[in-house]
Amino acid sequence: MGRRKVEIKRIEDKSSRQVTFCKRRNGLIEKARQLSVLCGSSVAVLIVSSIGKVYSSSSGDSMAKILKHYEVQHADKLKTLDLTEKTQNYLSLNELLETVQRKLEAANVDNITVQSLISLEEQSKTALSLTRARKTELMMQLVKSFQEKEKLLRDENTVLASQVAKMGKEKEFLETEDERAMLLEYSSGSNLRETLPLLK
Amino acid sequence: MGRRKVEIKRIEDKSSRQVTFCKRRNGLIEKARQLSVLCGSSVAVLIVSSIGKVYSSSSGDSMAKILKHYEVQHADKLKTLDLTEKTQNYLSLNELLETVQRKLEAANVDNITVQSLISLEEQSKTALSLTRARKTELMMQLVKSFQEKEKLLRDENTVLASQVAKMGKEKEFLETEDERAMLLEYSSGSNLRETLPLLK
DNA sequence: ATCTATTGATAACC
DNA sequence: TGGTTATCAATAGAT
Repeated sequence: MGRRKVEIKRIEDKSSRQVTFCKRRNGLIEKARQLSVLCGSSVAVLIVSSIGKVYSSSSGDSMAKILKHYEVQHADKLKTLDLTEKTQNYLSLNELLETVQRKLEAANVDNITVQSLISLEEQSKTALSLTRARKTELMMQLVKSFQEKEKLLRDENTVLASQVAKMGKEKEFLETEDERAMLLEYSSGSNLRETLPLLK
Repeated sequence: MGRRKVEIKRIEDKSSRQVTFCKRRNGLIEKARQLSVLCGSSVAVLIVSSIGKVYSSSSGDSMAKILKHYEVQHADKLKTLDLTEKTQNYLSLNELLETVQRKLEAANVDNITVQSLISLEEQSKTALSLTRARKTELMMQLVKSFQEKEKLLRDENTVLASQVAKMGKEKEFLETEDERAMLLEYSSGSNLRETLPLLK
């Protein structure tokens, strides 16, 4: 539906890909809005551009509500994943318990006295408690370090994004200047620069 | 784009609304696919029909990844929620423990028998074990989500950094061109052609 | 951004 | 539902 038919495959020319992205993105969001209005439904569209920028739209209902609907409907699939995860967690817990058990078995069980068993029980309780505390501590540290890492990455990201935006504007300005220079030369009759555009 | 123009407002006739919903839903998903392929982007579409049925499609990347992207981009707003969620998890742990405690207290401790104490011990051991497993599970999930977030942010960062590098080079090139253009302007006149070879 | 020739989506009909 | 066709809408290419 344009001057000519286009194959649905990645557009190689960067500039026309960008133009098409912008046009079709708007078109898609408008179509989503229309579907929502015409049929009384809710539609969410999430688009991640090739450089990672996210565009989203929601019509008929808030994005949060639509996402919730989706999550509820797909809870079944997520349950399976949860189970895998759970099993893994239980395994590591079991490993911990087995270690304690091995220590208990190492104790000579031939000379049993109630008193010595009480002592053993206390020892392993302490060991288990320490292990658990250490585990929790390590996990909390991990979470904390992740939070810090996330903040750093986010800051870096913001800086880079503003860099890209700024340089984009500068580039546009310089290109305009460049075109003026070319016009100048063409009008002077020289064809020296004719090959230069190919370098772009 | 049919036998006649239609206003974009709710279709009152139920049957034709259903037909339109089906056709336009498919159309929207196809458009999303095309955008994804043509422009190398990822697109997710979530549709909730008026009766609550959820239709979804994802192209270019998995639904989970696209949703994650969306969440990451909106994380600033959600950070407060994250904390709330965390607090809620801890609260529910406390609630669990309190429940166990209440059950223990509820047992009449005036008529104590060894058998009943053993039973109580088993019950609380089970509850404790479940609580611990749940705690570990939640922390592992937290860590996992952080790892995913980190990866996404890192990827985005890499793309942005390469963008900056590339644009830097382009800018350099264009600036050089610009300087040349200036030289040209200064020397414009009868000796224009003579100076051109020097610029090569 | 804006303009059109053209293709593509779809409303009505079956 | 699923297919056909006349018509309108989206958009590719150009400016």
